Amino acid sequence: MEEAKKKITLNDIAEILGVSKATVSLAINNDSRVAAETRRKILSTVEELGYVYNRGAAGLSTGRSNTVGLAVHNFTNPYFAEACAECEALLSLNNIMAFLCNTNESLEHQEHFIRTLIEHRADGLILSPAEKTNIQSLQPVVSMNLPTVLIARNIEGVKLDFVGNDGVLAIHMATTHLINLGHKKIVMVGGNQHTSVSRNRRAGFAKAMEENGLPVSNSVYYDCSISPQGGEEAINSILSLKSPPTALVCFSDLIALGVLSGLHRRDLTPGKDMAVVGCDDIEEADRGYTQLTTVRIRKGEIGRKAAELLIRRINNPRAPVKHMHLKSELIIRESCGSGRS
Amino acid sequence: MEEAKKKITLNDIAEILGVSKATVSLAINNDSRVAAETRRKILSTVEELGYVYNRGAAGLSTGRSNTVGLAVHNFTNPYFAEACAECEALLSLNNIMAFLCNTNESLEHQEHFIRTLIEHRADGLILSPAEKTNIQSLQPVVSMNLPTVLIARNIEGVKLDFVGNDGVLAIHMATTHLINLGHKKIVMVGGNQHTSVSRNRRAGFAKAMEENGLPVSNSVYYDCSISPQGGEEAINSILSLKSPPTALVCFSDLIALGVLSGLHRRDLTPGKDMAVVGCDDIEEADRGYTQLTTVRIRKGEIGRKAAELLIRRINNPRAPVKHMHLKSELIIRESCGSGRS
DNA sequence: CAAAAAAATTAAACCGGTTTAATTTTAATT
DNA sequence: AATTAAAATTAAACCGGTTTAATTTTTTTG
Repeated sequence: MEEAKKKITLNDIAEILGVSKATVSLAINNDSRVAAETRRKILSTVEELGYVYNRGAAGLSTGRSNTVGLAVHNFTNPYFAEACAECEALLSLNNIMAFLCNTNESLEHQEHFIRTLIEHRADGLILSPAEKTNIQSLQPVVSMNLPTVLIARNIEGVKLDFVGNDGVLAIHMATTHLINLGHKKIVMVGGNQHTSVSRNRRAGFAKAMEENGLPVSNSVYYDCSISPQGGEEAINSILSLKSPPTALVCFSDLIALGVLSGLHRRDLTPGKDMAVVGCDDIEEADRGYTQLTTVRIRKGEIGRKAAELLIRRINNPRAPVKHMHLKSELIIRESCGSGRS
Repeated sequence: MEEAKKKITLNDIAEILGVSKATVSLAINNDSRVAAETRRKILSTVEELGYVYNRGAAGLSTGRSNTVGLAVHNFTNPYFAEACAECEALLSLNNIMAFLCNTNESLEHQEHFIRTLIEHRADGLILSPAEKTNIQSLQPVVSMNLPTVLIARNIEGVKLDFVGNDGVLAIHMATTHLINLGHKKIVMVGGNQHTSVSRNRRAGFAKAMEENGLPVSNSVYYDCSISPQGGEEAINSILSLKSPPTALVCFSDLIALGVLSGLHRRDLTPGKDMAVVGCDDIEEADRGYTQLTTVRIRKGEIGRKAAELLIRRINNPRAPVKHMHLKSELIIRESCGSGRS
């Protein structure tokens, strides 16, 4: 039989020691007002009786829950898994717990999460918004003034902190690399106009092309889902074109790896039969059999910076809005044929 | 200037409508005791004033927070990313929010998380324990009677629900497959004696070997870290052995893929120069260039079942302890040479 | 129509902390 | 020793809900 041990509260401690509830509370919070000896007695009783602080109760008065939301559109993507991991680590250091949500690009799921988050009185939110996210759907956040930092994908028209990658620069570097290698017929695979990342990365592509006098039209973009499957489908279609390109810049590594996979299945060699460059530099890009030339995005740094920004905003809700676009670096491997192999 | 909109509470609603706080509370909770007309008025006022339910306050009385912890030893591993995703999805359907923790195999981090979780009065915990987890370190969980389900790795000597894979069976299948292909000199790469998964998978290996009269000794195990890096290091060492094995069964796909990567760098072909079998069937195993023969573990199912088990236990703390070991299936691709290629 | 039963509402205590302003105790100063 | 200042403690209100038992209102019944 389990002894139904009664939960110990501040009151119990106070009564046992013959002091007031207030003193116990202060002692537990390490307030300098309580005498050293008193504090010692209290803490030792706390220890002895196995008292457990009730954060929910405390939050009722303080207005702080020490929790935040962490919602990403897809954390099965290694990019976000890593960002989340680092983010959580930093939050944890600051004694903040993170409510997780994998929105899976579902606006309903995302909205439901945000609603519940607010009911829980979370102190803030870190959000990599689902594709269809609009100002309207973020209305609860802004109207409740919930400290929020967007990551990876920015939403225009709403004054929220943001930390992500400089997508224009990233794909500009990637594309320029291909152009410098002599490629003239280049297609960008994946990405659309639905997220800021997509728009930026496309812009970087167009910029590099235009700078080099290469034509940019609709036919130079091939949209597909952000996944290896998407990449495989894309390469299959592209190879069956009448005059296929000689090089591909992929919206992300996940897509690029799918492309590599598709090439392999047709016994084509990346870097020889088709130059491929990715973006993100996820771990898989550096296997012996992939060696994907790509742009390294500091995924962990995005997660950490997001946590920092959020904490800053929680502590100072009227701080000026900050947008961070981290720089990235080109990692040359073998998939463009200019590799170190 | 932001208008400092005052937070609306149950009391406000009550006063405005000239009813009691209790009635409003009941109405909001859809209690059948409140008259239809009254409820209508209340709900419409709630809507109009933008009242937001305060779950923390409610939990103070109900003893339920509708939150649980979700701690995994490494969610950068696609296996766990997927399990977490499915788990979260199911929890969300049940209106439960999940506190995330990536323990990163750190016992301190894990213990800190559990402690804080209890302070937050979470209703339960889903835990894939860090390697060094022992009964002692789970003491807070058992002494607080926190509903808990372990996933992937079981901890012996503690009566907690568990859901994971049948590791013995999985690796037994994998190993038998290699033996059936004629391999006699087989090494198991990765895994140690520190977790139940490791012990089970090793046991499955030993069982298959013994059943076929093949010798099992220490030299038949090569431990390494559970990562592609671990796999690469392992294959490098193994290939420099005086008489290397002809086949490898890897503790996990992550390791197997590292092995494949290492083989590639030496221009060796999996399935021809070395048979390789993995375990987990993560997405990367099925690329054109990997085609890893492996054992498919139902990762998502583990996550879902964990959520189900936890909800069951929360609702009935004295339900009998349940251990689930999901069955897996062998996926034959090309890395053992018997593939469909 | 009065009495009884059912339905709806509510007062008040409670959950477990925080916090402010006032009070009591102790120490310092003249 | 009396006065003042500083340090320590506390009473009580408060945070925003839930819940029980009692009360009030409405409906049903004889």
